[in-house]
Amino acid sequence: MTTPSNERGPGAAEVDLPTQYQPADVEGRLYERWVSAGYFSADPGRDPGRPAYSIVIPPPNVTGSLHMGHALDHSIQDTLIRRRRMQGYETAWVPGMDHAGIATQNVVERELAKEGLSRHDLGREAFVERVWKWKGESGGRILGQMKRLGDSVDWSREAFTMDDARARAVRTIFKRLFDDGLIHRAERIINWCPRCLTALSDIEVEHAERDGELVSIRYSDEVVVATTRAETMLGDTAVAVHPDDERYRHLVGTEIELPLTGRRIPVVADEHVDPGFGTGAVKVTPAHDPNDFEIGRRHDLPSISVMDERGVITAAGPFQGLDRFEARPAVVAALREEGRIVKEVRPYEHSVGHCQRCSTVVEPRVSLQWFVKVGPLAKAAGDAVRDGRVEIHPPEMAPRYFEWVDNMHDWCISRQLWWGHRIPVWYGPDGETACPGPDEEPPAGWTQDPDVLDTWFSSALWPFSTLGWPDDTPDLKRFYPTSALVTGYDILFFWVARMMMFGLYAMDGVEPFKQIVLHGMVRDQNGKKMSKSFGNVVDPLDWIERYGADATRFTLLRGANPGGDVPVAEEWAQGSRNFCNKLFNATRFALLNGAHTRGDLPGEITAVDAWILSRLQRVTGEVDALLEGFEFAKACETLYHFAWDEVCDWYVELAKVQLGDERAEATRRILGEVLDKLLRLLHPVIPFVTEELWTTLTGAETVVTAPWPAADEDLRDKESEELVESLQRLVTEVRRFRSDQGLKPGQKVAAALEWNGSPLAPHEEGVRALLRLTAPEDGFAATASLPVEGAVVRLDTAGAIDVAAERRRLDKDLAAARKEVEQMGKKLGNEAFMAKAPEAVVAKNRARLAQAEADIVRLEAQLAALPSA
RNA sequence: GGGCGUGUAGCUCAGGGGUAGAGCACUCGCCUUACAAGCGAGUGGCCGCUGGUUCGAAACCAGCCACGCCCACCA
Repeated sequence: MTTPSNERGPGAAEVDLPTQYQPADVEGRLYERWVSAGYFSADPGRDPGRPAYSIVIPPPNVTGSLHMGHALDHSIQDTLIRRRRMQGYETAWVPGMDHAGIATQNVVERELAKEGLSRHDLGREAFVERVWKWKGESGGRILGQMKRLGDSVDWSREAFTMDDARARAVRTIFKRLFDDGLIHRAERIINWCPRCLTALSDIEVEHAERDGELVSIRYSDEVVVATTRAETMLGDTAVAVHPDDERYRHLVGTEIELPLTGRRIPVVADEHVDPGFGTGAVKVTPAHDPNDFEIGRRHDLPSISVMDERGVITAAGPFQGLDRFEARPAVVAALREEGRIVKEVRPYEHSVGHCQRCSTVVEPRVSLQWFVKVGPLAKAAGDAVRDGRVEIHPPEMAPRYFEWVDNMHDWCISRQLWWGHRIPVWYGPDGETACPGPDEEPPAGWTQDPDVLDTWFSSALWPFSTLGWPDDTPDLKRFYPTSALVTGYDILFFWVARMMMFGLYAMDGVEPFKQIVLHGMVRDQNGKKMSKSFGNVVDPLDWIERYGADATRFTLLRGANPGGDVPVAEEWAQGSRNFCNKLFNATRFALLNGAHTRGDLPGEITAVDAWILSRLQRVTGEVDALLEGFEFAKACETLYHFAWDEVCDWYVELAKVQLGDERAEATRRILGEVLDKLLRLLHPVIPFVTEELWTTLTGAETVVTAPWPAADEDLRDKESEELVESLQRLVTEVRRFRSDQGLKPGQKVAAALEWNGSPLAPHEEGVRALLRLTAPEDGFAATASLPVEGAVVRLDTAGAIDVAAERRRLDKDLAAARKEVEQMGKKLGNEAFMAKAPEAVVAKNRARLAQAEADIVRLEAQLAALPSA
């Protein structure tokens, strides 16, 4: 580690800080202190006059560890929570995890498979015990990651979707829905995964375009049907045509013989059939197709299942025992042999449903399952957003939400799995059904339904089950409805809409959250999705270890435009790390020079001081508004530029001069003030480094509960802002000259400054320091003369300057300025423009013209001042 | 088929009727005593294409081209 410089200004404090910020040295220590101090603990009874702000965390699945998407999600929530905490709200951020039924069961089954075991080898009880063990290990890992990220969650409220309290909530709402007739059991065609061996809800099926073959089969002389799933014809129980289709009208009501089976099936007329598609005749397999199932219902057709739960053909005959994908070509071959195949099979791209968890092709299957009747629940969920009681951010996401809640099908909630909440329904010896309440015993001798609930069922209760529901707890009173729900847009349907349904239902119409904040997915630097197969996955812990939690958070939030995906890259994390280091060093400099935050702001300050204070107020207001509107990327950008480009590059540099004279004391206070507020504004985003620096700077206990800065309009000072902008232009112009002339940045150059009454005159010392200009001494001979900002800078470059290079440069700038004058002149001379353009625009263009004209004067003067070659 | 959205610097993205922006990358020069994880100065864009509206269009409108995501009972 580099030793800090011993160079100190008068009044310097004893400071022992390394020259590079080392996150690993402070983050763990700070987090522990925060927790033990109880800063994150919510108390519903404390100061009831204060407003409350609550967020329940989207519970990570216990399937593994947190990825970048979680890190983004948590960073956003922590930023919201920390800002509110600083604003004085009673904040509750409730942590927890999700048992993730099918996903976790699959993970543990894979583990077992490595040992050559299946879950059936263990038996249900032992298997579930095994999953609990997995949950313990995986869950511990996740909690550890949350601490590393700096999540300011209230650990005393940690919940799990399958712990006792949440189990009771599940039992309670199930019972209520059951008694209200909103949960029922029915035999229907559902999505079935032949590998997971369970039913799936509609949204657990992912559709993807796949190449298939459309086979046309001649069922009779007059009837040709087309199918991509020839094997299902074994279960056909009708052929359907459109009722108005003249070609087939005479056949409706007749029977034809189904090839390969010898069965006779009827021709029925059904509106569903599109007479324009193919031949206009369609095979009907009620047991294996959702549409056909409905046609079958309408026409009272038998349903013949030809496959078992694993997708193996069970229909008696030559295909029995074949897998469905083997049976397909076999059936086509058999039909071809019989001369039933019309022409050739046609390549055909069509959408195929896959199991979300294992990618197996889903098989529609008729079975007895439990359903939630969503009609009234979905209506309420839609209305809450329509009414404006719940806001969706960004609003462009709302149509998606409506599209789904307004067209929702009944929700299949039973799963043929072992890991999950067991369905609280018991069956009697004679098939009676009972749903006892959570505190009631089922009748003796009855048996419980073997299935478990869809994992999203318990997730849907999360905003109130975590707060103690069904009991009327102080938490529930104080923190429900929650303030914001922060999650990726990918689970808008899975989770958000269902929380809305159950929240409104269970809490008598009170919405589960006021604002829905949707963020995008984390992607790589090419905008590609992170996936193991691409090898572009970044582990948040890796970044935290190498760059720090703050840098990781800053990288994510800096990319988080509303609703947009968030690309991240190694170099950007480095940039964020560099930014934290910049803050560290700026504060280190300030401390070495005695900056402090004691007492009122000095009454006598320079224009430079007034400028930075004015800018600070503006930035404070901007950042506050941006965070209020969930504009994390812009808030980060604003702070980044203020801190780096204004505070560090200009104020600190100019302050160096002030610290060396009678203005030192005032400057120390201003420096302290700027850093104090800046660090507070940054704290919600980068909590660790700001805590470390702020507590050192102020001597206060923590920034976690320090008041959130408010913009002070009295400190706004337009005049000083303009003055410093002028100073910046002057300095930049001379730097440009130095650079173009090949003068080394550190090289001292003697110069004479003629201010000609410029308001910048009092800042000569600062200008000289920034430009490394020394006072003219004996023998001073200006070799270059730069008229700029109303002043003239005469430089002794200790040798001839490259006149040709300078002339080229000035000519180029001059040409640009002249073009500008021409354009502006044309514009301002345009009658239509003058008549119609708004006052402000005209004024702006006049200012542009004036500036360009001034530039021409300046450049011509500079050219004239050039020594002749 | 329906819905939403995108096309701006080499890359990732802001912006949005009135001077084209940022980060990173790139070029040149610097260990200028807070910081080389740094400093200074630069290079780089017919803002997807074609029309229209307008005094003025990268922005608004129409059409086209190319992408992306979501939904859907596409035999």
